[in-house]
Amino acid sequence: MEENQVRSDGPIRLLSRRVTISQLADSLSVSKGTVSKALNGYSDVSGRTKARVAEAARKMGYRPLSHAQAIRTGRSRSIGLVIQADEYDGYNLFLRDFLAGISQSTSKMGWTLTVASSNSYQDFQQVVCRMVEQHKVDGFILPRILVHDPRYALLKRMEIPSVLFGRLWESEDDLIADSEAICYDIDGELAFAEAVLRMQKHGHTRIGFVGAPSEYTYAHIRRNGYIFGMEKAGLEIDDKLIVSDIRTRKNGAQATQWLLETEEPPTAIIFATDEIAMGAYTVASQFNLSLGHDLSISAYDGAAWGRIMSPALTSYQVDMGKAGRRLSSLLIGRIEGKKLDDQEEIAPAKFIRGGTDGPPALSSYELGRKFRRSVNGNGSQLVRQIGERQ
Amino acid sequence: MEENQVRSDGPIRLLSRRVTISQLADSLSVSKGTVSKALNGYSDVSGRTKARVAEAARKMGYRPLSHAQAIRTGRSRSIGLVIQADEYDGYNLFLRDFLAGISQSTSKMGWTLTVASSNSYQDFQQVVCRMVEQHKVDGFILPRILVHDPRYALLKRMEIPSVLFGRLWESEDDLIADSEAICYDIDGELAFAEAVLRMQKHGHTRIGFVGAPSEYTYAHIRRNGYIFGMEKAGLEIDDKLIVSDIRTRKNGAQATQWLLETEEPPTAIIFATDEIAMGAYTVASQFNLSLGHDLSISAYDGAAWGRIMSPALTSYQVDMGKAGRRLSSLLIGRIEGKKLDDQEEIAPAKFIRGGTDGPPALSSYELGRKFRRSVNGNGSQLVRQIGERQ
DNA sequence: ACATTTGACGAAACCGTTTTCGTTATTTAG
DNA sequence: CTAAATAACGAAAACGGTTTCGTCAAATGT
Repeated sequence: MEENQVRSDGPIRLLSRRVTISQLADSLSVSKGTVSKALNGYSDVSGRTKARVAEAARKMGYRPLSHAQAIRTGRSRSIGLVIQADEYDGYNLFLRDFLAGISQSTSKMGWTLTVASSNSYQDFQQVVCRMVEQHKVDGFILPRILVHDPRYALLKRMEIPSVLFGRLWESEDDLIADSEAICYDIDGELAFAEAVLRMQKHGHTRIGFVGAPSEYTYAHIRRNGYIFGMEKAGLEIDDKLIVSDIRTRKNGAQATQWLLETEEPPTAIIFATDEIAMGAYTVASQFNLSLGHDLSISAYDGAAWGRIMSPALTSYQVDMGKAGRRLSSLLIGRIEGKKLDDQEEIAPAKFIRGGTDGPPALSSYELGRKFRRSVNGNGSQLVRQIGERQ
Repeated sequence: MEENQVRSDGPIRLLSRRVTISQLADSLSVSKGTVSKALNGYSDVSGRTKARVAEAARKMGYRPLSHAQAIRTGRSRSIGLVIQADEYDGYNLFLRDFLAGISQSTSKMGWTLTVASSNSYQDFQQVVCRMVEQHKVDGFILPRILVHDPRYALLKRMEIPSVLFGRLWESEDDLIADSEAICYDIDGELAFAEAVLRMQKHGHTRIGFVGAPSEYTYAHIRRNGYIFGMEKAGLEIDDKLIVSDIRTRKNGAQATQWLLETEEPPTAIIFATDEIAMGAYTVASQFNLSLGHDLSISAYDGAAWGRIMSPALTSYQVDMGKAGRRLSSLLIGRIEGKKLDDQEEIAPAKFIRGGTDGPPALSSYELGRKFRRSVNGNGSQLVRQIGERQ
């Protein structure tokens, strides 16, 4: 290989010197301008020369110094990710896989990933401005898209390329048709529709839904998936079976309890996220309900710790590594001005079979009775602490 | 302020142009060379001029373009973190806080954080070489230090600055006195000694320890802390109460079971990590032991999900944000050639009170009996699956 | 008082690229 | 056959800094 390598047994072995464009030009007896133009696909260099240059560059292991390019072109061949330290992030999901995916893909293309962090939107603005002003990055990956995402709005106004992990959303019913936005997302709609149908196949007819905070677009998408699934299953959509804006395990437990307290409680509940679904474990152990029998649940995210619960959480897993790879690839393409066939790329989630769903052991009526009995037996301690719905 | 800001209501507002060193020089009627020298503290520029330049630079908001500096100096004002995608990382602990800490600190100093990933040590080598060759970074932060860490060895041989999150370790008993290595670490030794003493205060006399994979230096450090604590508590150190090289929850459960199977089982067990300690929950629920009563446990890491277990896991929390901030600060100092008063910085862990430790409800003998009875009652299914020790 | 050092600065080279602008030789058009 | 267009390249000017020299005045030494 032409790559220069560091032998693991070498002594103090310094790096072999980079090869510069001048050296490459000299070795070919052409000017460095020609080499540069050849490598960058200018039209005023002959095909034969282009080939010679490309060949020699490969052979000598020439890699342009991105700093030198940046100073002239203003492009640093680097993409940015600013992680939001202020945002609630219960159990630090997936960040590592996501980063690994991004950096893997970027480095394969000879690009770099620079990460920054912000504590607020104000902070985000400052961070972005500084990075762009200093030409540290050429574009950004925006994770966890909000309904009216100020980050995307800002970048768009500043004409800085970006790609979204998630989709834009305007109203309850319409996806924004922002013709410029490039998105990658997981098909939450499909996953939640499937989850409903799976529950129906088990024999459930009362199926509840606990949704995520409505500031996130995915909350709406997943809710829509649930609705769509219910319609497809021919089941009645009962507002009393739907709770929204739940984020933590604790609130997930509240929501679960609310649903179980209703007149005709659901025998199956679908949670928008794994973390929320943890609340069902709390409630189940508190009131002696058997998950997967008395109450079936399924969730979404496929977090590792979902599988160490007992029973293991039935969920849908998203491949964060792939998401990272695709997003950086899309972003780099966008920056380099490539035309892409599709502005929006949707990948399916992977079903993770756990032990928390199954045929209902009890009817809705029986479940309600068992729950109420357990509440009374348990003392009303938990109930009081949780408070009234709405 | 002289910072230029983007008004959130502005229309298509482009960035105001950077101010260059030439503009700054012109405005002062000096040469750009002088400005550069003034800003970089050269001795051949007068104090008066230095002050004038500094003042004007502040006023005009001048920030040198790091790319332009890099091309001449070879320094990019960027630090690198390569995350190991191959490494087992059960539940994605802390990465976000760590990154936030690092980037916060680096950006405050006008530096940048570049992250890459590798799938193996070979890969690490390549990644490092490429980044250094291209002057993408000036140094690295190395997390999760191994006993004979090849990453540190490599960087040292290549004469690339690095700081370690963790300490070097040579043999069972000695810390390496590598006078060049700069470390930041949490005082695991202290935490584990404390944990032992805390158990003793509860009234425990048989206290077990389940250690982490011995490839990590922290495994040895924590084990030493346990040993030290036992000595200080005046308790007998019994090899049968010590298990090592445990990584996952599953193996943590095995280890717990081994300890409970011994002649004179421990009534308290101290686990090297939260994740391993999860195994005790498995065993406890499997064999109907009450954590915090029948069996007391405590662990280390302070993971968020430890607090959602019931009972909540007693643990020691490490402040990853601070670790990141200190490490990047140390690294940048090292790169800039600052003398530091200490090569090694050790911060204490913070005790997290949970519900898994308390006075022993049973004597060692009684616990052993209860456990064995439960095993038999449970059928030997789990026992068989777990297999023989060693 | 004169030679020599020192202090403080400017001019210009340099870092490794990209890009503009000539300049030729070769086609093409008329 | 000549004029104009084109193709293919080199020379050199950017880009925004840093660093090496050289220069000249002032300070110092004798």
